Amino acid sequence: MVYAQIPDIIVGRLPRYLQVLTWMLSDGIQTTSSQDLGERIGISAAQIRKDLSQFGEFGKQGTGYSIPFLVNQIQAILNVKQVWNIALIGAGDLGHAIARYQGFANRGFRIAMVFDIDQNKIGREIGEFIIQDIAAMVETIRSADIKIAMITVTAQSAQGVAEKLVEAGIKSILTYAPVPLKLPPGIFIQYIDPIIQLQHMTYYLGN
Amino acid sequence: MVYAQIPDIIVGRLPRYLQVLTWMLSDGIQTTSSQDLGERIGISAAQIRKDLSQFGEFGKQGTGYSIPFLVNQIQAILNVKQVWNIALIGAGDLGHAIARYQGFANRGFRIAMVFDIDQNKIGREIGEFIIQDIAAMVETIRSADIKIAMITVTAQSAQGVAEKLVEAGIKSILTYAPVPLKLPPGIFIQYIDPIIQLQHMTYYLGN
DNA sequence: CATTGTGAACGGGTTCACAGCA
DNA sequence: TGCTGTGAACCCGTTCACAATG
Repeated sequence: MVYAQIPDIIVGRLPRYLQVLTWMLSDGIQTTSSQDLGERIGISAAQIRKDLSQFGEFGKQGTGYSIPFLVNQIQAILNVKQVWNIALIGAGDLGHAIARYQGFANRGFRIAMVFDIDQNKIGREIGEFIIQDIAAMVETIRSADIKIAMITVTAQSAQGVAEKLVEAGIKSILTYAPVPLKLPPGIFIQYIDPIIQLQHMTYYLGN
Repeated sequence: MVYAQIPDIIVGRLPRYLQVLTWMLSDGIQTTSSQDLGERIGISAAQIRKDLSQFGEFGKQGTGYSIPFLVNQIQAILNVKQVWNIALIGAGDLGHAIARYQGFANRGFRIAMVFDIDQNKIGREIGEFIIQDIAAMVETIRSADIKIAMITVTAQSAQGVAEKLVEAGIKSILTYAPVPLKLPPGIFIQYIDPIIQLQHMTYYLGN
């Protein structure tokens, strides 16, 4: 099967599949069908079959998909059989919550270091980490060969921090700051802003 | 102009426009063009013009769009000229961070109450709130006539909590629990799971 | 017999290109 | 002249429908 060029929209659905499949597995379910999976996720059975068939023939006619097998395949496709180290920038309330979150481990990630600019925070502990001075960030991240960063600093600081991260060799950034980042091509950026999602819903709530 | 049926995909982009426009305004920028806005957000100028033209003629040929005017229009469309009260369920680390977050106010939202099931937390303060017993949640939310909830409980509890929220009259749910919620039609659900976005990016990071 | 994998048909979102206007 | 608003063209993602198969 030729690995062609997979549309990004399909890649974006794979983590969702993985999430649900893992959840099913923890419920003791070993097998599923495109129909069943589709209902759980809220998309059509045809779409699931088409998506998965981009990467190989993972199912069996008449019986469906083996969940452990499928989980394995998707983990491999998404490169999360390994554990990725993440640098977390910003040790405010949100940074604290992320640093202490226990859900990264079995999904392919690990917070490896935490930085902040506030002298009162530097040196303090947060979860199992010691907050490091952002002044040393570029060098520290580069020598640890970390490729992924999460940003929880203020909107004002985000762009500056992001530029330093690129300098440090970071390739993927997940930012919680509600501002668009302008970075060189080749850097992947994802945004999390709960208010954007709330406003999407209030449109339908009428007035 | 007929309000027809606006495609959901367009509605979903409006909050992003609003976010960026507000940011520009705070930078003192008063005017923009579809070109300029597009570059900042990372989508085409044509798309921005098409999107905005769904709701009226907001621009002026030759000069572009007035940002204060556009912000006003989009806020009205998204129903965020008013302030929506939100019930927050789950007073863990993430719940704390959200309860104390100062960024909701000027974007149309306000955390109004916080619930948890843990007897050790109930009665304690978190930001300006007192954590309430989840046992009283349905009645409290209903009598306060709250329509929006944010869930930061564990994956195991999320479905049960969500069902009680529906019972309480909640119409929109933003959940941080990494499990799909199965709820009656008419309830809007949005998911936030940073790991899904991280896994989307690791696909492109190769191995 | 249930369910996959997939070419073909479909539909809708995006881009194009340009008339219209400040 | 510069930039919007918009019909038409295009393209791409989704759905359909069915042959293939354990």
